[in-house]
Amino acid sequence: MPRQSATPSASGHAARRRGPSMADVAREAGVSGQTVSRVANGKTNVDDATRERVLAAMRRVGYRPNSAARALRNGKFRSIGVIISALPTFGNSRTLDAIAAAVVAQGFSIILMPVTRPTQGEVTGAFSKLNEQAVDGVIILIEQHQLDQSEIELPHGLPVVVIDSSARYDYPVVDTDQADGAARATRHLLDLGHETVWHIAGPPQSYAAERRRKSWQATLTAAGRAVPPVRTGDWSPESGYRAGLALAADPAVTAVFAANDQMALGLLRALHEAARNVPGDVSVVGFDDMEESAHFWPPLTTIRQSFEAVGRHAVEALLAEIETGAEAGEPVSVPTELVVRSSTAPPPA
Amino acid sequence: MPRQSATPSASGHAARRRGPSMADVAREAGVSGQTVSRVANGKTNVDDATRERVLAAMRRVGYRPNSAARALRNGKFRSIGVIISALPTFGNSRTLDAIAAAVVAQGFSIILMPVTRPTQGEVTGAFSKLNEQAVDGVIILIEQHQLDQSEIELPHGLPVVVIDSSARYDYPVVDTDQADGAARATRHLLDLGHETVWHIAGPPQSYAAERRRKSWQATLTAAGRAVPPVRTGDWSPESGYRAGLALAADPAVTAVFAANDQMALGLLRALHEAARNVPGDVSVVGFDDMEESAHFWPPLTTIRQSFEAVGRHAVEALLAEIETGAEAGEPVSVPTELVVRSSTAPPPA
DNA sequence: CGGCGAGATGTTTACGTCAACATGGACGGC
DNA sequence: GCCGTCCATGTTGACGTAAACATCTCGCCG
Repeated sequence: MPRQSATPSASGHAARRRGPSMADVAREAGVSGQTVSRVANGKTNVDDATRERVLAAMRRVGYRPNSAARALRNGKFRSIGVIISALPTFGNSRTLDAIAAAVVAQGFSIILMPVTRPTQGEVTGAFSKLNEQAVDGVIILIEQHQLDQSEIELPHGLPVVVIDSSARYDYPVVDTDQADGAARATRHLLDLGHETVWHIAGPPQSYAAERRRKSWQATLTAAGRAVPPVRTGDWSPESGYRAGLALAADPAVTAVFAANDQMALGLLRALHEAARNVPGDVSVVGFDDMEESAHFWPPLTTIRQSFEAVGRHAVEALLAEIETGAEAGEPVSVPTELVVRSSTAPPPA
Repeated sequence: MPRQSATPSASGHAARRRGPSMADVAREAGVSGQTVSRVANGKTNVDDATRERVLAAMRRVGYRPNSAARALRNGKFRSIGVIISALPTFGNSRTLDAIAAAVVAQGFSIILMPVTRPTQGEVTGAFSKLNEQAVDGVIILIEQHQLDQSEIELPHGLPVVVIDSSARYDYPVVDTDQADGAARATRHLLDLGHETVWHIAGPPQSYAAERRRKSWQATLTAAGRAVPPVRTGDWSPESGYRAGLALAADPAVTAVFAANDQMALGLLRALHEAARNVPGDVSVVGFDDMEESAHFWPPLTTIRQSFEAVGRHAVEALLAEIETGAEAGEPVSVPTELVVRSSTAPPPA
């Protein structure tokens, strides 16, 4: 009646013995498997003495519940998937961290699905690897979209929340309030007395970049100021540097709002190389507030966004959707904050 | 004979209907479940016509294999766990990305286990959540160790790879060649003619930081130079700045090796504030080569490490261990590269 | 032209867990 | 003292898959 050869070597070279199961614990404790199950799940209707005996047996044989069997049994996995592109990016890694923390705090685990390029094909591929498969819900964290009119299309039936500003999904959406942040940045510069504000935008495929650009433009227009031509970067310091070279050569430029801190860094370098003083000649505002920004030269005035809050809200929304099955509603918008450091000042007299 | 009520609403409010199973496909295609299984697993001994019929049926009913059932059946999960602390950190997020890419390329998926603090308790907790549970192996990516003599102790029986330099584990280990990198940095400065090199070290709980510090010291000693007192930071730009304040005030300091780029950034700021010219008065070398470093002011000379290679090797080693069951041997050491930019020059005359 | 092997397909069963139902003893009310 | 109840515990079966074994149909060779 041995369920399996007791000698591990009998079955071949690489066969790892399976861990002890409830049946093993049950035998050890002299109870039925069901009682072990009850103890493992903290049910109340078990005699204290029995519970103790079972717990001791578990410890003795080194029992760990088998999550696959559990998932099969209950049809739930207690885990959520995250589809992410550009993971090492400052914002994404921060957000992912927040998501992960929130998820494990709820006793769920998280399955990571990186995609190299955010195309329809890659994303749906990643999604279907997750779908109905190993996951109770998924969070999509993709910075840039390949957004022809055919928006990324996902099979329904699995709870999804998207971290993005676009309301074009029929999924719940969570994001930083991009427009609010860009407006703060622009107004700050205007308030200092600058005639107008130049802009280094992020890539147009990014909703976040577009939101910031539009809000910068709207703020300028609302204040009755001229809207200078936009320089477009790709978030990288390098692209900020290249845009900065042109800006630095133009004496009319006294204030620049860069769509993220990295591009602001590149801009700062270009300004230094052109011997344009910051903030004496040119004021610079970034967006993100990376840890480094406080130590740029000069320390960067920027818009702080709370990736932590974004991640937390996304998990909250997803878990609620999983719980209730309700495709919950209102997009969540996380506010930003202006942090003033040394890269902004009134324009030169 | 209905296996389940056909009306989804019958069983309650939030009950998500389970996806179609092999049995459903089998019925649809008019074959046995086993044949569906064979098709799903790409076995060859299926008639072409039958295979087509089954594939069509799968498409029609929207079949997706159930990974829980598979895992239960085969005792394998085709997924690996990553225990990680300080995920948003530059190096860690890069490494994680590389790991994730390598893992999915092998058709595995990855389960993320963040720990907030790298204590024995937290790590073993994370480990046991993973252990025998949902994962075929685990990669441990923890920057700082709480290293009293009781090294972090893991139950055996699950393949593990540690990303770290310390050989004190009885697990395979992969890491950047810290010593080599620090030696390159130090020698570069010496070669430029500096009398000696000062050092801003990372936190002593970090093996990487210790390795770099020791190697810096050894290089100096080997060259017969004085070893200046070490300043200790915690990797953050802020700590680099604070250490830099002291260094900037000391006219004897002409060359500094900072244990990472972020601290180098803080140092740069302190030097600017003290009006010490870089590289005219003081040369600075960092470690990591973050994307930003090329755009610091001045652009930073630094040691590039390949997080990508580290991640790839770690996955390789782990997968091999899973395959063969062999607790594979040799630690892997990934070489570094000196990248010279504008923050280093010969000492002032 | 009978038999034999190869390849396609079907049937049974076990993986570990837990809901649902079954059992059996203790206790209280009348 | 009889019966109804409640509680601890046991038994059965199903979740979806795939290995092992069984069967059935050919085609080919002697």
